[in-house]
Amino acid sequence: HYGYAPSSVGPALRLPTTHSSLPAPCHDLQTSTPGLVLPAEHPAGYGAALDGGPGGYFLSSGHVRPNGAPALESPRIEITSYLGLHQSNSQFLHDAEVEDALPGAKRPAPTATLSLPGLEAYRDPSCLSPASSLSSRSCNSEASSYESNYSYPYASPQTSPWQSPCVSPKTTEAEEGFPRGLGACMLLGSPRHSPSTSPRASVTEESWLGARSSVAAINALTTDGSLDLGDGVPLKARKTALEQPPSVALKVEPAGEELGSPPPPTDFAPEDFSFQHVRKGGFCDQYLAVPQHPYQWAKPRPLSPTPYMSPTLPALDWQLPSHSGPYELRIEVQPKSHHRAHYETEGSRGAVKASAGGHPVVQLHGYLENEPLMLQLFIGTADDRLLRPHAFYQVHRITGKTVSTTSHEAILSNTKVLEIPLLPENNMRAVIDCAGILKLRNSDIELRKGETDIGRKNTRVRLVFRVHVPQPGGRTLSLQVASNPIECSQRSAQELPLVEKQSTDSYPVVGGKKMVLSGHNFLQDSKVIFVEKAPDGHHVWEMEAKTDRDLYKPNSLVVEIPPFRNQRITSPVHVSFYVCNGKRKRSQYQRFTYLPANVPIIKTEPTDDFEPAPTCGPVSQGLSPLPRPYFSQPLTTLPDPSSCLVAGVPACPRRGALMPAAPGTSPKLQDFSPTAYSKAITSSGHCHLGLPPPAGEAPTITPTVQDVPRPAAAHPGSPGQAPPALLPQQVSAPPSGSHPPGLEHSLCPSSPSPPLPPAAQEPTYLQPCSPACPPATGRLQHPPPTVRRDESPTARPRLLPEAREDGSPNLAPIPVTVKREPEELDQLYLDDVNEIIRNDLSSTSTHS
DNA sequence: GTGCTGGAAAAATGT
DNA sequence: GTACATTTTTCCAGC
Repeated sequence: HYGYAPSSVGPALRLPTTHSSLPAPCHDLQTSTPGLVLPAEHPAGYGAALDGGPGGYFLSSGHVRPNGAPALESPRIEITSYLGLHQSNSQFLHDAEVEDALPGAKRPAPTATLSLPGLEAYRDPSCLSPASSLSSRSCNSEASSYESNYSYPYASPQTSPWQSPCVSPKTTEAEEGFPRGLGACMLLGSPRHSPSTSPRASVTEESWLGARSSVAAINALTTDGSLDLGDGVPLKARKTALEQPPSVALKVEPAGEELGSPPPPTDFAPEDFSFQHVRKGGFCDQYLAVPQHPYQWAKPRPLSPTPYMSPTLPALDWQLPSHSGPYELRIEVQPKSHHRAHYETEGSRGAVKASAGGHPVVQLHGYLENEPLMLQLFIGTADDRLLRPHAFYQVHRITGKTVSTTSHEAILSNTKVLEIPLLPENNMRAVIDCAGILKLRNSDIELRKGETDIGRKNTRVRLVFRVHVPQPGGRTLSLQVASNPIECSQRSAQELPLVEKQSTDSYPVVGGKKMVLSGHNFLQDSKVIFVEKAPDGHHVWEMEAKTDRDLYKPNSLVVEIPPFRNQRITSPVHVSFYVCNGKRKRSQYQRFTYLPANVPIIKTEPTDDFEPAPTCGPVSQGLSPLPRPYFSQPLTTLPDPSSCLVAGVPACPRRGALMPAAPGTSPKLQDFSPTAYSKAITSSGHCHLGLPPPAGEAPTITPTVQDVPRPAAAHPGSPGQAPPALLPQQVSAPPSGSHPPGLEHSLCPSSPSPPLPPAAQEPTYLQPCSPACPPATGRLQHPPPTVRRDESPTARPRLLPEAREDGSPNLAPIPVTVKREPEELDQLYLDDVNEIIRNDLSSTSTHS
């Protein structure tokens, strides 16, 4: 149930009946849709005119729907100008066109606003915790966080990214009176808003709330029909029920947003409307079980990721390469490793900065055209799984005199995306001084339907940048690069040790060499623990390294590389180490490689694909965020794009079906390290990976190339097909995946390690293959170090009796102690994954 | 007056 | 079930 309301925009919002640039289908929306409440019909504003008829949908409490169903207060959809321009690489051109078509248009405040439950996307308003303070519930407060989104729903960067007269949040009347209030209260507002925070408190709000007039109505609008329906229902249950589908896009394709008043053409492909998604697979239907609308809208495309984004563009959780051919998207200046994110209840904590002062800088190399492009930025995860939008953090647009880079906010699925223009005149380089980080309450997100991640201690993120480069033939090349990890909590940033650099990353097993660690929060009594982990994450060996306390400094630590437990390894062994400042105060795992003593790395059993490649990065399941590029090596090229295309690759084989063709076969011997992964991929019949490029060279992967002109193209990983949480990685897995969501998760995340240096976005390019060459990594990898609880100071060194890749388990001179990690959850995943691996290996052996 | 910060109290959770 | 330790959120105050 949703209604369309004109809002205070008035006539200006009326949808024109025609527009040269828009497709006819749009007309249906307004003229053929019985249930639609058009602006023109309700110039007065919300609810005001909603009596009976179509307005019923829009309801004010007490209304009855046409079908007799009780009218529920529902989310509103405000329709104003919409040019129907899709996001495309020529967005700017579109803008220009629009401008021409609408001379004099002054970028009036965005009149078109889509207030959908989908806004909840990244925050379920209904989930405000009881403890939330008034401020946290206040519309303004919430608005402050989302203002941009809602205020400029139509402001599409695509049309005119660099300027932003109307981009400034909170300053325009339009925003004041309408979008903000609406966005904040209607969409984000929690049903729990207390009367004291009633929207009516503000004239502005009142203006558009008008008819709905009651707090109840507002609550209902939050989508939450649960307000009424759910009273008495446990909060958690209700929240879950309220969860919305991922595909709900909050923003309508802005093609003409900045245009301003002239009512935008109504012609637009219905499919492009985000609210269509909302309407159907969306929030409302899902949670409120609202009867079908009497009128016929264009069928929502199940897969379209977002209205504003071309359906063919890769979903945000798709892994993309950072470079392809002549193009390379690179982070020239990395962000600081710490940035305290702000809550909605707080004011902004500013833009993410660079460690050396200033701000992060991103540049697209190899692009020689004169057309500006749009750089997208969103907050991604930094754990050991595949890079994907972070559920607990959102990028926050920063504006003000200190910000030189214009930007625009959009929401794709449940992720807020900042769009920043990349201009040829600036060498396609952008200073990211407009991006802050917003922290969403764990309780709000965890209860979201399909959300499997937990927020506690999940405080590391990465800035993820994407750019879509138009290619001849209407195709688009999508590149992506992620920053180093950024710790976003207050406490952690101040107390947890952080290793940013290490002077050595490999050394012979004899050890003894001094290694200098650079970072933060080191203490004189900080300990450095070397750890070798089995593929399943269990610690096979632990050894505390000696530290030189005399040379101690808060930002540097000198340690002596301990001898490896097995002095007879024949090939490099990857281990990890971390700095420990005390119980629960550990740095992320850092990678280190032990080399055979006096023995050149020579042999590798042909069948031992699990053996890590010699120079390859670290091992330990990609646990850590090594500041340096783990994979500076090789990631192979994918000769056959068709099998590894990231986007629009329906043909990609299922991840599950493509488990690494591990020759070795014994699941327990599998090395899930990134290196192993890549090797496995290489051997996979599905993906042919070439030899790794020379060290230092960026990995080459088949970029994502998609046919822009295929609106109907289904996106395998499109949110529209399943809840994000369910298929975060679905990029590579078919919607019909036979694996349970959780498993899916575990299978997909092939990302070796979270924090990847900008230079080596391995995970990124590995990803393209993931669909075809799924590694059994993911959950197999260890949880963040901070999670470990069974730390035992007495057990080191420890050895795992089981054979290791070095093939000389029995040679280990030290007694073995098997250490078990307590993560039952991971074990669950492991069990599932192992089973799959076994099955897979069976088929693989046959194949080989 | 608005942001941006650094601190820290209050709450929520976990051990 | 309680006490204590950690983390997360919310508030404050200063610049």
